[in-house]
Amino acid sequence: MTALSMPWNTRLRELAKRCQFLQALSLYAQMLRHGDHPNAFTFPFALKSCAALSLPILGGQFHGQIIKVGCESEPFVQTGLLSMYCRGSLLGNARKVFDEKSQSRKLTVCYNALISGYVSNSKSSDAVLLFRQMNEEGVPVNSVTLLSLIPVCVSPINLELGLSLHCSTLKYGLDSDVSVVNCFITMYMKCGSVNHAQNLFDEMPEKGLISWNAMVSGYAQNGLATNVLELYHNMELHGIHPDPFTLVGVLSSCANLGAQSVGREVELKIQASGFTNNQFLNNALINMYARCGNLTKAQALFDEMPERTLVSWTAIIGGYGMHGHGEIAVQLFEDMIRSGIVPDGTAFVSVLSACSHAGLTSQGMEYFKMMGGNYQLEPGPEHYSCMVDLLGRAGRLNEARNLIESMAIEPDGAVWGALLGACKIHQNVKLAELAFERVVELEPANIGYYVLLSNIYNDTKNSKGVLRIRIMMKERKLKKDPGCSYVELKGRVHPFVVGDRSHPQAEEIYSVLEELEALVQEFGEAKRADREESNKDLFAGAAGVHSEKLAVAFGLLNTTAGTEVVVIKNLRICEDCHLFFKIVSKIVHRQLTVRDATRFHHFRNGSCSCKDYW
DNA sequence: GTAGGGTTAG
Repeated sequence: MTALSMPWNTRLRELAKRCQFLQALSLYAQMLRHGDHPNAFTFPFALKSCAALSLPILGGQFHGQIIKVGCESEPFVQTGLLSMYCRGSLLGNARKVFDEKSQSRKLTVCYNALISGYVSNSKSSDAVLLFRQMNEEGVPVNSVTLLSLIPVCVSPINLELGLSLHCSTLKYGLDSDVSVVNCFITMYMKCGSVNHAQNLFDEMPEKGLISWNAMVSGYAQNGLATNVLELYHNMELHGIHPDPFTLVGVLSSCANLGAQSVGREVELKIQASGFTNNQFLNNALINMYARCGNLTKAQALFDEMPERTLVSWTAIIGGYGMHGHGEIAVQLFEDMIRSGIVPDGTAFVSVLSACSHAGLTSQGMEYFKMMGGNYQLEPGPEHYSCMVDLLGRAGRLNEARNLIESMAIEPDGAVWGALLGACKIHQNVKLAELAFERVVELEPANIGYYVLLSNIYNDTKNSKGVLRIRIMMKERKLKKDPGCSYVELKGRVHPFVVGDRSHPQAEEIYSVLEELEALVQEFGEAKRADREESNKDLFAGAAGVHSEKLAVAFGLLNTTAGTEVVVIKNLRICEDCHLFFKIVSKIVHRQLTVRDATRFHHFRNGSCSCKDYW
């Protein structure tokens, strides 16, 4: 209040504005030592610093001083207290501050502070209740209210509320607020309503960078990688400069598409824009190179990083695991722990799957025990499916089954699917039938499992079984999944689906494929002899034309001798294609690499790098 | 002179 305290407040405000919260707090202490008194203009900044540094205990002491000074009913002080308690997860204290406030003086900002506090502490139902109360009391709703509340609606369960919020924007006059629209775009994307999001975006008269980013990330999260690249290209045409948020989404899509040369362009862009120290971008780059099969580059980037986070380690460990370098993945996991980084559930998924791919059974079992034993991590279905895979591949089928039956949580389709896959390797029909029964309950439309069991029947010369599955599929009207394969060539991604003739080179591609098929047939006669006709006509699809075969034919057609052809497939490659690639790699003397849902298969001179399943 | 909010990687 005194003239003397003025400069303190000004300096405090400046520090808080620059996010130098520690310095702000020490200035506050300095002020007290100096004998000057804080006032209603001091506390908001002191409280904000406590909130930012998560120091609710210190904030509570400030609360005491606020009462002593007698400015607890100042709106700015009150909202400061609310947000400080919310940030420190002391929601009870926040509610007390809120309820003590006289009805007449409750402002929109107070509601907003508490609503956002509830949301960020995962108390969404309390947030919704408070929002209802706000409406009943006639307190004006503004854009910040919506921005806090919309993220509650990101799960399809709350989409109803999201839709009603969206409808009410017109009433509040907030339908043209760019931030609000951005938030709705994100909401629709997270609910999987890509079309809704797209319409909103298209109709925006003024799009901000965040609007573009919301679309890029949304497409990426929904697996629409080609849309991401298209949008990124569009941004360039519109003269919009991407920021790290944009580039992370683009890199993640490059990783999914195996579009290494587009990813390389993004890397150059990162360097040109001065984003090289961005942790998110560096992790996304490592992930992209690792998933595109360039482990050398991924490792080099990892080594150069000034600071490696858990995400960086997980990306590189997963990269080695995918390629079957289990020993390196395990070594890296050990290095990570030694460097003091505490693994989370995702890190365990990457090391467990690396172990299962490389046949490191006992090592994987030890890691699984470590989760609960050393890190208090509850294994999820994704960890169990790794373990079932691990035990199953090692032929320990009964242990795998017992593990599933001991699960405290409900097993999902992937868990039973892993058991079914293991039964295929070890030809255990009885257990396969059990696993199949469970898995089709959980994922009745996933055709892969029907194919797997039918192949088991076929391997064991059980033509009745094959017929039974065929009838079952017909009854359920299941068609062969149109799996998509991609080949990246000269910075462009070329997608192929079964029976697709839309590619400009379609005629040439099909004639190359025909030649290859004829050669393969000649070469593989002996190997094919034991496959029964009944199975052939069921799964051969459009005369054996699978998307990955089209992609390989395209790749061979457009590259020169000596170049490796890399195909990305979004599902597991089928047995037929596996055999096809083996033989083609021998006939044309080229290395073919196919990445399917979980791993890389390197085909060279008639053999494949992976030793299981086929 | 002051407060409340949205988009990101494994």
